[in-house]
Amino acid sequence: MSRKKAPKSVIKRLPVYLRILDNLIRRDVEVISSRGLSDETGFTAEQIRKDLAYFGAFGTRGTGYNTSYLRDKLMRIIGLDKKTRLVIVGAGYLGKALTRYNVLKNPYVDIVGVFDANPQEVGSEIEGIKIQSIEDIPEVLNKQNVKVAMITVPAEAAQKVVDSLISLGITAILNFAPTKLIVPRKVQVHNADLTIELQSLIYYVMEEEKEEKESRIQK
Amino acid sequence: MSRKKAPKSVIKRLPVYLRILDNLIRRDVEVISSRGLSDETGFTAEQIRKDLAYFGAFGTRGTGYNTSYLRDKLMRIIGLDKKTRLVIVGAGYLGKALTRYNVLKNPYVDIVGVFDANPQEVGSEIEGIKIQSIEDIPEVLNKQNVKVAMITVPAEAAQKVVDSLISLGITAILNFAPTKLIVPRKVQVHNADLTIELQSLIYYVMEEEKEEKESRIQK
DNA sequence: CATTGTGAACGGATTCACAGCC
DNA sequence: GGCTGTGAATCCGTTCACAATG
Repeated sequence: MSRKKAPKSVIKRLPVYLRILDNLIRRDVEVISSRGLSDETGFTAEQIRKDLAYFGAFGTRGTGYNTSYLRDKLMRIIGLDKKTRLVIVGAGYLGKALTRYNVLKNPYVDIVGVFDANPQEVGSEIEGIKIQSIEDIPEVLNKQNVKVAMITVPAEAAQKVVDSLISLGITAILNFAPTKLIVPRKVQVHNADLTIELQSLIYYVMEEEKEEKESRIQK
Repeated sequence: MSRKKAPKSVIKRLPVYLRILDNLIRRDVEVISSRGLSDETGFTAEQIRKDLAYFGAFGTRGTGYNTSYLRDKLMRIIGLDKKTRLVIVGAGYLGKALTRYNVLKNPYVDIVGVFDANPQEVGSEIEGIKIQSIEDIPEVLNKQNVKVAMITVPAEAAQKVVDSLISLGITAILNFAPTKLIVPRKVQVHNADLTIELQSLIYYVMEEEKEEKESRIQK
């Protein structure tokens, strides 16, 4: 029963399964096969079965997976059965977008603070949450046990902000600043670098155009 | 000389190299070794050499890589030597963040339109670009050849928007809506799903806490 | 002689194929 | 009979180790 630790690639797919299950449950679908999940996600059915098998045997042979049951299991596995407290540092458009999205659509997180260095922003509200000064971070983090932070400050400011957050007990960072953060081993950093996504997309567009041009020459 | 097609993982690293090179050039560093790039990026030196080798031999043995030369090569490889025209559909906070960032920091793209369905947003300006109605998309795309779109509309609206964009000639999509898009084979979709990033980060936080708890029990 | 470029070895993730079970 | 769960085979990307070279 005790299984090998699931690789990163598997963990990245779990939230996808969860979202599909949410949709299915909303549409009153009670059972789904791995093939059905394959159609919805684009991953192969075998892969889906393997992924789930890292954590247990959740299906019924001959039938498939009970959507509510599997959703419940996945919530526990990912750690969404309890609310995660987090702070957002940087209240530009991106910080505001993340605040708004999570308040409205993501009941599994609890935003305990949104911070910005710009005094003009401080005091204004976003979805009922007051933007506070960066200088107030220590006070807020000392009062509450918070492990997770989202960083949406400019690249130049990111490292300094992160050093301070880590000294205040943050151990997991979702970094939107386009820079490499230097952190102690025990701190998790996930980079969500939108420039990289865009540039790699552009690569494939250019490649396609090149191929088209070549095939035109051949004719 | 004709090499194997570079895998996706390699393409995702190219923009990282590019950013490091930009920084080095700004600091007047003229030569960097694969080891040096390794320190800056966190990837291994061998991997960096292998990655670059997919596209040619850009270094000098015994010395390293000339930063300007390599930057130039990478720009060409990724396709950033010409400006890429793109549209942004959805002018919520996220759409505005992307517009702003790309206008100010990304000289390789040319935003030819920002669109929103909300009449209250239409007409307002963001970094000098006027937000237009979604209904004006066909007119804009018929006038200019645009291949790339960023989608920052709500999940429910995304598929409809994308169908329309594809019929107007869009072939590459950076999708921020948390939903799977169904598109013809030839259309590239890159998903930049921020919920997935956050949830997989939460997984690792929970796992760490579990481990901590277990080790405490052992004592 | 430091550093690149690359074939060979390795390891991790995906796919295959089928046994196990409802 | 249909679908899950999983060992075995395969594929693909990373690391190793070293020959090539400025």
